[in-house]
Parts: sequence; C-alpha cells; structure tokens
Amino acid sequence: MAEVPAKQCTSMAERKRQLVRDELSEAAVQLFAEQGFEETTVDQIAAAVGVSSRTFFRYFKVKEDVLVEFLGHFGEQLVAELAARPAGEPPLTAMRQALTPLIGLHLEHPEKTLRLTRLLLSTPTVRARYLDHQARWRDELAAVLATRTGAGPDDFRPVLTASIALAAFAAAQARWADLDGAPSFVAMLDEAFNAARAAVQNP
Amino acid sequence: MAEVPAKQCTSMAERKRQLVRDELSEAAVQLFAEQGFEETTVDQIAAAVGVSSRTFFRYFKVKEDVLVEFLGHFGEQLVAELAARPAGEPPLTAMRQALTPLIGLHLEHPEKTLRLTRLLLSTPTVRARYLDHQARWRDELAAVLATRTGAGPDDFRPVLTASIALAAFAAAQARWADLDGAPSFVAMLDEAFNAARAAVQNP
DNA sequence: GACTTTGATGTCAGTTACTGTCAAGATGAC
DNA sequence: GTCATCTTGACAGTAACTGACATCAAAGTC
Repeated sequence: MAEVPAKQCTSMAERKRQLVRDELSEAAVQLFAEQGFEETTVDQIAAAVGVSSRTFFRYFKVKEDVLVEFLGHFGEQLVAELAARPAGEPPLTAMRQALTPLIGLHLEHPEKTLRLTRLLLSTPTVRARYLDHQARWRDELAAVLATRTGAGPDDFRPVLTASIALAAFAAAQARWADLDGAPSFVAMLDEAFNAARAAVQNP
Repeated sequence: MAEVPAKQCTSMAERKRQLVRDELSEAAVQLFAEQGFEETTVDQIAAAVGVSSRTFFRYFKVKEDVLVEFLGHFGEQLVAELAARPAGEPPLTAMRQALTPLIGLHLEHPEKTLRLTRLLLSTPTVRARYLDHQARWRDELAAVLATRTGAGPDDFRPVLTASIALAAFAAAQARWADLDGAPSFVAMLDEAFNAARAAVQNP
C-alpha cells in the first residue's frame, strides 16, 4: 500500500509530461556544462532525450527557459514560503526567513547548483531571461506582502521590500558563485541584508 | 567661427557612423511603435534607412539593443552624475540626487519617453535585455560608490545601495508608465525612496 | 469490445535573427 | 597618384522558433 505512488491529482499523462520535461532540462544542463550554452543546439538536447526539437519547444518557450526552469520552482517556492510566514512578522524579516529553507534545499547539491548558477550569470541571453523571471517573482512576492500588510495598490513598500530582498539574494548568490561555492551562503545572505540596512541607515 | 561645429575629437568618419546609428534607432522606434516589436523585422528597419540588414547588425549586437540604446546613455549619464556628487554626501542620497537631472532630461520629450518605456516594459525579450543593462549599470554605480566610501571588494553596501536606488527608480518608472505619463515622476521617485526606507525601518 | 475523443508527438516547410566571408567603393595619408 | 583603412553590400549558411497536418496511443463512452 505504501508502495503505490501517491496519485494525488496528477494523471498518468501529466506525470509522463513531467518526465519528458525533467529529462530535457537534465540533458540540457549536462550539455551546456560540457559545451557551453551558445554552442549547444536545441537539436542536440532533443536528440539526447530521443525526441524531436519541435517537442522541445512545446515544453519550453525559448531555449533559455530550460535553464531558468531548472531553478524555476525557486520563485513559486519562495512565494509559498513567504505566504507561510507568521502574519505578525515584519515584511523584510519575513522575506529573509523565507529565503533560508530554499537556500538549504539548493545546497543539497552544491556542485550542480554552482554549475547552474555560473551558466545563469555568465551567459548574457540567459542572464537576461533570468532577470526577467526574477522581476516576475518580485511582483508576486510584492502581491503577497501587500495582502499581509494591507497596503493599497499605490503603496510602494511591498515592491521595494521584495526588490531589496531579491537584490540581497542576488548579491549573495553572485558572491557565492564567485568564490566557487563558498560554504557560507547563508552567512553571506545575512551580510547582504545587513548591508541593505546600512545603506538606508546612512541615508 | 562659432558656426563651425565643435570638432573636438570626433572625426568625420565617426560622425557619419553616429548619424547612421541615430537614424537606425529613430526608424526602429518609429516602426516598433506602429507595428510592435516582434512584428517589425530588421530588414524593415534597415530598408527604412536605406542600408542593408547586415549593416544594422554592425551597429547593434542584437535587435533589442536598438531600443535599449535609445535609453542607453542613461546608464553612462547616471554614473557620471553620481561621480559628480559631492564627496561627503551619503551614498543613497547621492544616488537619489544623481537621478533627478536625468529624469528631467527625459521628461523633455514625455510622449516619446512614454512610448519607449512602454515598449521596454511590455515586450518580454526587450524587457529582459533592459534588465540586463540595468544590472550592468548597477555594477558600475556600485564601483563608483565603493571608491567614494572606500569600501573593500567584499563589502556588500555599494551593490545594495545601487540596487535599492535602481529598484526605486524602476518602481517609479513602471508606475509612471502605468498612469500614462503622470506629471509627477520625481514625486513618485521620492515616494519610492521613502518606501525603501520604510521597508528597512520596519525590519 | 468497438467508437470516439483527446492529447502528445514527428515531419515538413517557412520565417527571421544573426554571422562569416569576400569584393567593391569611399576616404584619408603620404 | 597610390596605398591603406574603413564601411558597406551581397551572398551563403546556421539555428531559433512557428504553423499546419498526419499519426498514434491512452481514456472515456456506449
């Protein structure tokens, strides 16, 4: 009984789709790491999984998304973590706390995360797409913060709180990748948040 | 004597190049506004100016850059303005002050700026590229701030100060475009900066 | 169990962004 | 005038995408 995979709501077809999707992004990251992003064609990725390139584009809007997707759940998860924070917690603190478990999650596979982060930050077209995703996360996070604090639609605080938190995260992430995956991602995140406070304190 | 164009260091050839460049971006913005970004081909832009599409790509690395380029000097100008701020001024205040004259500059052509901003924020590939440029500005601004404050390379404060200022700018810009070019861009910028302060004050 | 419907896929053709290469014309130095 | 440099156009080629259509398998429906 315990063996039967929890069927939840995911149909057979849906799980099949997810499988193809996972294999595609897995193969893509592999190939990107070996040959670089620009040097790898969509045909190669599709061939590695045994599907046509047309199918690839049915799963990912653009080539870049296969990478962003890989860290893709990060956005959703972050929104979920934020929503789960206690209501009384001040916004920026809530953001800071929401980040911790996700970072821990990613650091379970440090080498993979590192390779991925490097690709994400070094290839211009990928980086651009990544930033665009981050902007979407920012807006979703801001929406959650707005409902938490009851801020009106013309209040800038939610967006800026989300922006600051993501900026701190980005800074820590870049530093972490720069130091070849230094052990203390979380410590750097704290440093970054403190730097944000200092930046505003000394106006 | 006063009639003679200040020849400075720009050679004839260089000015000719600048002319082509300007005409290309002018024509591009025109066409984008009429038909949309994706619907306009590089061939059309080039044809409108009377050059080959090959030449277009000698001036702009990618199609998106012709738009970003248009607001492109913004980054350099911002760095210059920041560098010109008095040394004693606190970093975030310096950033805030550096923004004012640039906004004023852009608001000299409100309808043009508005059309451009809309294109910049609404087309995904353009927006992505724009964010990437912003990230580059952020790093340059951070470098200037670091030398101003004497911060070391492992100090997060410069990057975060720049990030926060640009985030405030972006928020104000988005709101401004959303309100069809409301009159008070500068007022909104102040609001956004205050929101950043508030976001950090209530931790 | 036959029938229908739905969804995923492959194939193919076509568009467009972008790049390398080479030859031709303009420009400026001498 | 002549050589060198710079800019451009023409052409060919690659690769990212997209739309249209046929096919095949799984999932109901009766």
